[in-house]
Amino acid sequence: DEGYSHAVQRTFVDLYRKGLIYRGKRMVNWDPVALTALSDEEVIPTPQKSALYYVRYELVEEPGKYIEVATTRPETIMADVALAVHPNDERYRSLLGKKVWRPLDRAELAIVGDEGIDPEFGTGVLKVTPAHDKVDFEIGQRHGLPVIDVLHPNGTINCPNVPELDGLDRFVARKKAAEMLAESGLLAKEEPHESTVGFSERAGVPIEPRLSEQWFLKYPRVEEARAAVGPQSAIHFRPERWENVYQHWLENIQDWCISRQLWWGHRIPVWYRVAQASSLPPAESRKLEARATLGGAGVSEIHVDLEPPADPENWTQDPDVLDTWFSSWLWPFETMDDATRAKFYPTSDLVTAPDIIFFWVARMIMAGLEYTGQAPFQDVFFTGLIRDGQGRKMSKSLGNSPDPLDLIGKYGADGLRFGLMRIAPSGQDIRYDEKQIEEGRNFANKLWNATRFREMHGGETEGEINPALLTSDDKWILLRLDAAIRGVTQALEEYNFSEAAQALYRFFWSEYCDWYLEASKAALGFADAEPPSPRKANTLAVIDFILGHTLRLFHPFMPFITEELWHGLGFNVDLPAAQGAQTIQFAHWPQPLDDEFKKHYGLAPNDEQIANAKYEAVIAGRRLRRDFNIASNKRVVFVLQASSPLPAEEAAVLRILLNAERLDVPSKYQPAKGTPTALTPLGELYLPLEGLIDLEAERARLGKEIAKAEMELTTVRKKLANENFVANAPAAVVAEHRQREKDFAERLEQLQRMTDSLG
RNA sequence: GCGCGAUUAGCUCAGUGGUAGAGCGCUUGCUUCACACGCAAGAAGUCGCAGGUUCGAACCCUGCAUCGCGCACCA
Repeated sequence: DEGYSHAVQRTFVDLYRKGLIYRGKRMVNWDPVALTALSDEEVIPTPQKSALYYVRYELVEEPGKYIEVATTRPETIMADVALAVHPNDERYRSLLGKKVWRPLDRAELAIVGDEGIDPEFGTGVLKVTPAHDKVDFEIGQRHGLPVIDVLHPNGTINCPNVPELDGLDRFVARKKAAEMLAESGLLAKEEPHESTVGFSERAGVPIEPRLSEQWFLKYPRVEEARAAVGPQSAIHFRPERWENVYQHWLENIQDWCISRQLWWGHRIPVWYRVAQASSLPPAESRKLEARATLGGAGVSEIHVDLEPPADPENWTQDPDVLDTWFSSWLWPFETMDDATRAKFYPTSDLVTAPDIIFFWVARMIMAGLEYTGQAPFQDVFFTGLIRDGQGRKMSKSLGNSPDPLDLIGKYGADGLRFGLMRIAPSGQDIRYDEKQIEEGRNFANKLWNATRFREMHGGETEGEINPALLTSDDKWILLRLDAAIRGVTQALEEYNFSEAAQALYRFFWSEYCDWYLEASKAALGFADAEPPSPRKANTLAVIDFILGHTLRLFHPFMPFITEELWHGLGFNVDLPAAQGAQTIQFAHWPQPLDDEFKKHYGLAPNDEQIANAKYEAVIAGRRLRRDFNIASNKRVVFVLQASSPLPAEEAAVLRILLNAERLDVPSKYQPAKGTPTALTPLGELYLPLEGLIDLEAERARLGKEIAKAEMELTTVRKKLANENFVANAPAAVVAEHRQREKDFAERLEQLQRMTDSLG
């Protein structure tokens, strides 16, 4: 994008003029395969098994006497310019100021004392190779030592004085050098060694520390950037703990090597005047050649600007490009024109992964402060990384990331999206399993089918709900919807996306489909007759209300299917429940059902308990059925000895949910001996089986249950007997225990009765 | 070496002081007219180990172990 590219170059020129960008010959991380410099952040420290070679250096002053030096890199011996020991190391103090022979490319080397040497490591003697190690370079600087570079940029040996090694790859040369030393008796020993080697993120090979002419940036606004992130500051990290990582990096920040010897990227806006323009290689030739020319004595003048110099024939542009993050750090504001920026900058949320806190997040904050005077965003939400089944980070080079398009083909875009949302805990890495995407697909299917159920009962959407016709099930699901709206909204506000998805999943599948839709079949089934019953119409109106809200709640998680269903149900036309949005994208986020609504429709917490009591009775009945091995398709009759009168419509729902042929609710019932019973909140529920039960097995089953109930009762009573508990625990908790005690006691009593009734 | 995280059902993970949860997998029954990508009922966990605080700990504190991540060092 031309505008963005322009902004990147403008930033470079600006920072150069501020003195923050400079060119210099420094130790950089060199990638010998990609042939480019890298930033510190692009180097991955990786533990490697290697060998530690103990090499003998002969003393010049005392022929036949040797000093042993431990090194992992014998192939760079030709680049040694000194040996170093700790000045206080008694073993070597007498050697300070003396000289040794360099064993390859024989030459005299000084022995110097340097505080940086660890006497404990190896033999306590370090070979100083300033061209090929960062620490050695610094030691070389301290002692005014020369620099000898024996590596070509591509990692092969550059040392014509040692023809056996010259031109060999660095790792081949390592072995060869060790052999040569061994042959001449200068290799004392070789032992296994483990050390951490920096690998190039780009090419996956060990980087070479290399002295190279590059562009560097001294970061702007470091202190302000540190102050900008924190609980009391403009920017909040979620989870908060990543703030420490960010702070720690900024505390120890080093200048950023921003030039890259790559073909693709934003070109550095710098031109050099060259003494003989004709000597420059053609533009399409290798960058390294161009750089070699520029690095020579030919450069006499530098031009840093957005525009090339007025007389371009005597100038040539720097062939290098900028690190990709040098453009990315401008993202929050340079993607917008002035009008958009006035409206949307600073942005609210950045969603990213914690592995690019340094690369991107920190740098965006610094750029934002430098160029807009403001923090570029308010909240940074860190997702977890998705790892593969073996816990490895997904990466292109490993090839362990699934192709989203394949997954969409198999499970649908919404299935993929919802499956991922449901398992993404905030800030915790997640192990990927395709099963989880399958669950998303299954849920999409459930949503589709549940809506289809509604569509089968008439094409027209219904109007207002009539409060007078609401059943306990209707009221129950409306109250559950209210809880779902509140729960989902709060979870989203707290950035708990998986919790929001989970709450919705539970509401729709476990509450709406498993209970309400099943219960609604009673009312919908009543109405085969013409004209349609008012109760059926009202049930459909409740369903429309629920779906109108549910689809909107699901829309951020499953945009495609919810839009399709929105139109399928006719919500885009006009319906009070849906507020008549043409597309669900523009529909309002559902609001919790307020007090006025609840008053109008007569919803009270007590309504939930009525329905819950019924559902508990259903569960008890189903369990009876199961306990006595009655196949699901077997038609059975249940008898309810109701503790208080049960309205016919409640009984109808109960019958349907129990999947019973018939439900009798006699005013008085005398069960036959051995009739299975369950105590339910609605009264005693019987399953008359007429001699089908194995009495012995049933006695054993009941015996087990009695033992279990007794144990639970004992536990609760023990707790209630504890005076400290009763005195100190919150009243609600104590009351809960009292209730539990009552429940267990009742259950025990019931089980005893059942045992007795077996005869 | 310093720091951060994790350790809960066979698996992947929620849970944060008051009777252990979900999905998958497993067992059993079911083609019941929205859905077998489904319905129903189950089995399954000394919440890593050891101390401590508390009437009460998976949850708070201390130590340890194991795994993972980051930073520093690595001749």
